[in-house]
Amino acid sequence: MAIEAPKTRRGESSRAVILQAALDLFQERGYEATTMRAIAERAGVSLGGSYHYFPSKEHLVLEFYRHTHELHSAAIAPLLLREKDLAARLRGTMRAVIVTCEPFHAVAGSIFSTVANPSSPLNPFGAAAKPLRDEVVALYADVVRGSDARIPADVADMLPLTLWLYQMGILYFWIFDRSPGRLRTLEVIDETTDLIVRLIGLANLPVLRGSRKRVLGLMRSIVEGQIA
Amino acid sequence: MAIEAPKTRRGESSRAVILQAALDLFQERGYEATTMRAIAERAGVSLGGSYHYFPSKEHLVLEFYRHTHELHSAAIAPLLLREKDLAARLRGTMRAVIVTCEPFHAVAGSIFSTVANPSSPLNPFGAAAKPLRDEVVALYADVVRGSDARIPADVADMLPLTLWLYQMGILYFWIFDRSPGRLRTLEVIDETTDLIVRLIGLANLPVLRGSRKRVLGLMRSIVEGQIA
DNA sequence: GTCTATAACCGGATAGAC
DNA sequence: GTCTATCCGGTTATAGAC
Repeated sequence: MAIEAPKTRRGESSRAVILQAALDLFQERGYEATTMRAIAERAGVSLGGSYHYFPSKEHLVLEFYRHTHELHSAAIAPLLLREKDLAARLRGTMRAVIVTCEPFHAVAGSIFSTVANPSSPLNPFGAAAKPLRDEVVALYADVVRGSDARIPADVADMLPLTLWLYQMGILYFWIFDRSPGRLRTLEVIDETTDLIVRLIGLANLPVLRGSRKRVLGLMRSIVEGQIA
Repeated sequence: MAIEAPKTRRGESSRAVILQAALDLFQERGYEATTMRAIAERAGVSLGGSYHYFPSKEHLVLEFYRHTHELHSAAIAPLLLREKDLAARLRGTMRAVIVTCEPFHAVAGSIFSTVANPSSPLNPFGAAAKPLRDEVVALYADVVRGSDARIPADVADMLPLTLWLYQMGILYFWIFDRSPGRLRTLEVIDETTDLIVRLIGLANLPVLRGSRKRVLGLMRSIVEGQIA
């Protein structure tokens, strides 16, 4: 079920070689067009051999995810140190997501659908994905915390998880985006990040107080029931 | 690519028999556990024979969708004639979605993920799904139009499509719902439908006017670019 | 020209020997 | 930890039947 950590020196290297071959081939040909046989061949192991390290083709995708998350995280570190404006932090973070994922655009569709399956071990809402999910949510907590925006405590509580969800929405949009340079997605990011910050500001209005409490209460109850 | 309409009496009946066998087996065993060989066997045709009518296993799912849509549509007809309150219309419509889909709860996960794939012909945002999508959006237009709620024209324009999207969100939540009688989903429906109607009411507030225009403008531009 | 069957192909996954 | 041999199921090619 879980991905086995190799026990020996030789195992470690085989595992790394297989993973690298898979990542390369996914980029070259896409997820579905990459066969396990091709991965094994390029890695110089037998077909059955790869299954010793990765219980399924899907499990190779999880590593792929972690890989891009780490690239993304590194890419935005300077911005998060420098910039204090929330809209700018959020915009920069989202742009970096798109830039980081760009090499995998062709693959992203089939990966997304694989991962959307609730019974897949890779489902972002499931238990197996929790470590990585927590890391990404923590990244968005950092985006919020390091800003000079004044955010009501109840909103700030739910915001990181909401932004993680928002990121998935943007990625799904980006998957469909055929515009040159993915400019459409960048425009949507600019507009939505700005809107999000504006709406957070409006959340303090007395007329909105009631609905805001209800929305947040609903989100909390959903999180407790499903994500935990 | 498209599903061929049978030309003869015999062809029609074969097609219907295959479809019925598939629907039954999906319910009995789930989507993935149902093999094309099993469908063919139960339908009394050869394996290759089924491919004459349905170009792929996925295409059987599209019929499955249409089937549930028709059940749903019929189920809410009396409500839509009788009830004028928007919240009640929406709540009833969403509850009926859940009730209609309940027999397929176990199958829904794998179907959802199949369909989420942007390169799948069944993707709800894609061209092949347009006829059915239009029907569902029209249903929500009816939910809105038949109510006595006073809704700004620009909001009313985008509302049906937004509700169609909202329905997909509820269905995804429902797929994860393990509570007895799917009570959690029903609670979430009650709360969210009420919130939606409330927020529509708030959309007329002068402070929100600017953001509302922007949100709607963004949605329009997305629809024009992607859904058309 | 419309349907149906048989026999294969291909790729993900597994069993079990070494 | 690695291999070979095999299974299983979606899909396709193609020959023939109505």
